[in-house]
Amino acid sequence: MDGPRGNGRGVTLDAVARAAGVSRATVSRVVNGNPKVGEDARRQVERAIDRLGYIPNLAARSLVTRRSGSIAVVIGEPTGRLFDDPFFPRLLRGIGAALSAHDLQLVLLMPQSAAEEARAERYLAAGHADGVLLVSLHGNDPLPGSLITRGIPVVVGGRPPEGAHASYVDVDNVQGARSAVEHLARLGRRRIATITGPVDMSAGVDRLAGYRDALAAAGIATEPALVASGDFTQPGGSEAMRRLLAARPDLDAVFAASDLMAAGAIQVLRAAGRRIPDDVAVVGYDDSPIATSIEPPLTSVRQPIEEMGREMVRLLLDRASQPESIARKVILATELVIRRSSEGVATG
Amino acid sequence: MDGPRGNGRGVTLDAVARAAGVSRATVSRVVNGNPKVGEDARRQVERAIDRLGYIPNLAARSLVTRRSGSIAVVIGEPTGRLFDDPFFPRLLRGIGAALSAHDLQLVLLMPQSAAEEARAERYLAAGHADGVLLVSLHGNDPLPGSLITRGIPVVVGGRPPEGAHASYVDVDNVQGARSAVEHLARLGRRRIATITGPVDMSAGVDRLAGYRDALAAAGIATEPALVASGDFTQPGGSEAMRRLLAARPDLDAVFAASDLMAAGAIQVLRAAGRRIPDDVAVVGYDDSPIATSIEPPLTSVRQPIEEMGREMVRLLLDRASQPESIARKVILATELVIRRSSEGVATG
DNA sequence: CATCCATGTGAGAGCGCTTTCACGCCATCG
DNA sequence: CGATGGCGTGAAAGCGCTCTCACATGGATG
Repeated sequence: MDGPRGNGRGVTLDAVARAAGVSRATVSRVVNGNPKVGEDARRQVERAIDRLGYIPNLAARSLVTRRSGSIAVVIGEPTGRLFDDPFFPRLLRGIGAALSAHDLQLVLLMPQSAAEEARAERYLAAGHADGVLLVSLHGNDPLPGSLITRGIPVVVGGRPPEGAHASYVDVDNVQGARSAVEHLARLGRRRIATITGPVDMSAGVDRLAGYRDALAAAGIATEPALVASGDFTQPGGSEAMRRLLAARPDLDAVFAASDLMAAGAIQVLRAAGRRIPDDVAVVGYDDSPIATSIEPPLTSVRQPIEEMGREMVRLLLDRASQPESIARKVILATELVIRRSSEGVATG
Repeated sequence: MDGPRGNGRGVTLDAVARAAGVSRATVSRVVNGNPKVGEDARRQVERAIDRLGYIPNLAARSLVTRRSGSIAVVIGEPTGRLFDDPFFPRLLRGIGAALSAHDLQLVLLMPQSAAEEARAERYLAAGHADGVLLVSLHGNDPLPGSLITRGIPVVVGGRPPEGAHASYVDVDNVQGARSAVEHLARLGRRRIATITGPVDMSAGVDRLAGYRDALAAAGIATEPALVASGDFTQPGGSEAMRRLLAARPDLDAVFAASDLMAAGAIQVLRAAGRRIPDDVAVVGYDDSPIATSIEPPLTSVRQPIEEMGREMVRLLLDRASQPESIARKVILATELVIRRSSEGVATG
């Protein structure tokens, strides 16, 4: 019982063919699961493959099939957020799992300068990946458009720049924010403030829209003094909270567009002597590990990040069976996870 | 429908050669920076390349050079620590930057089952990557050994399993833990507990060793009741803290081998009515974003993660110029970041 | 003036694989 | 009994590139 030994180095299709007493063509058919191979031949070949420890040379295959067997994931300029919470690893895990199921490799590109971005584009333009997954684009990134023009399959994670006619997968930020604020309203809170994300990111804009929707639905007037903008970071959240408290000391709830900002807000609220949730209820966004690490544990909007990765892959691969000019989009729902920061204690 | 297959497609070395009025060999030399090309020819070729937008076909090149131009990063452990803090993105960023400087691609493998692991090993064994970076191995992972035996360059992040004669880059976990515990001892704490990581991971083992070193150096006897094992996760930290409190209600400090576990421990300490740092000082490890999000902000050991990634690449590529049988190691120093969870308030 | 070398260039042989295409075989049919 | 056609198989033509040779210069050397 040697088992499959050897490194595949030196063991070629030809060697297998000789060992099995058949032609290269037949071995190739067996390896690729072509059904038109006789019982006997197939068995012989399989045995030879096992014995020799044959592993196909992907470069050679790629050369003739014109497919690389790999999908590129491009992480645009790494904004703080992307590297400060587990969004990125989770997304990669979702993507990785889905690709793995299709026997595709994941090539990761993280261009961190204009030069590197140009290099990445050349790489992709050359067709070195069978498809591209784009994450975290900055506003007017030309990459998706340029790749699509070249006929390379592209799926964007998050809403793509205006005008880029690309398929994408996004989380329903409006609905997520709405559910958070509706929850606060249901608790009887009336002076509900929000700390928004950057207004040049779709996630920031959409979450603010959801906040407004929910207030409108609850018959509560929106009020500029209850809206402060942040930048998704913790210091930003603290800063915004200070402004809110100064403007409306009587606020009774805060919806922060990220957990980090919620954490910053809570520190400020505490320092100002507010009890949470008794005086002020707080809800965050992302359901990151921080949500359960802080005191009190934070109610937050959970996003199906891994599923987002999987959907991106599905969309990309489905393209094969779709008229390719049609851009498709998938919007994933969120889930509100209720914890102590907004529990019970109706104020009425 | 017609599928404009790829892009630089159709533009081959041969096309460039014809356009420039030279042979394929000359074009190849120009592309690869071979100095033995005349001024004229070089200029002609460069112009033709520009005009036609030629991009080399990597598969074809790979087929003959027997190098893939890519480095694989294998992330063993899919769960817990690695995906719950930004360790992983930061490491990837360091690795990515270093590879990019060498014109190498990053192929990411995240096997999440035995089957996927086998697939990954086959992939690597087939020589589809020019080198392998292994991260987050568990104690008895056979992968490094198996790859080394096959002659594939390997560098491990973190200490490799015993017996695996592999080069590696590690953060000085012993020193990091020691500095944390020395700090606690200097505060006058005497009943210093620790919550360890998994004992089958070198980071877990080494941090425990550092804890013991520091106690010994401070002339404090170690005590089994003050050691509880965790799994790097927050619930694990809470659980361990409960056991510690049950065994030694009078402990006055805790060193947790991860920030997440420290966060879990703090919740339990609080629930048990302990003030931090007055009654119990707490120190974590990783200096993750959580450290500044929790109350009180957590003293923690900061690791140079991106540098670790860069060093791993350097070691891997250096191998070319080194006798390959010599395994090398690089140990990076840590830094203790002191925050309120262990400040002032000397007790002893 | 023959000989040498250095230097730039081209012809051509593959790298390992997939994929026509043609062929031989046998069962089936007119 | 020859024609028909399905089926498994092999021969061979590349995919685009690198790299070893051999060759053609033209100056320097004996």
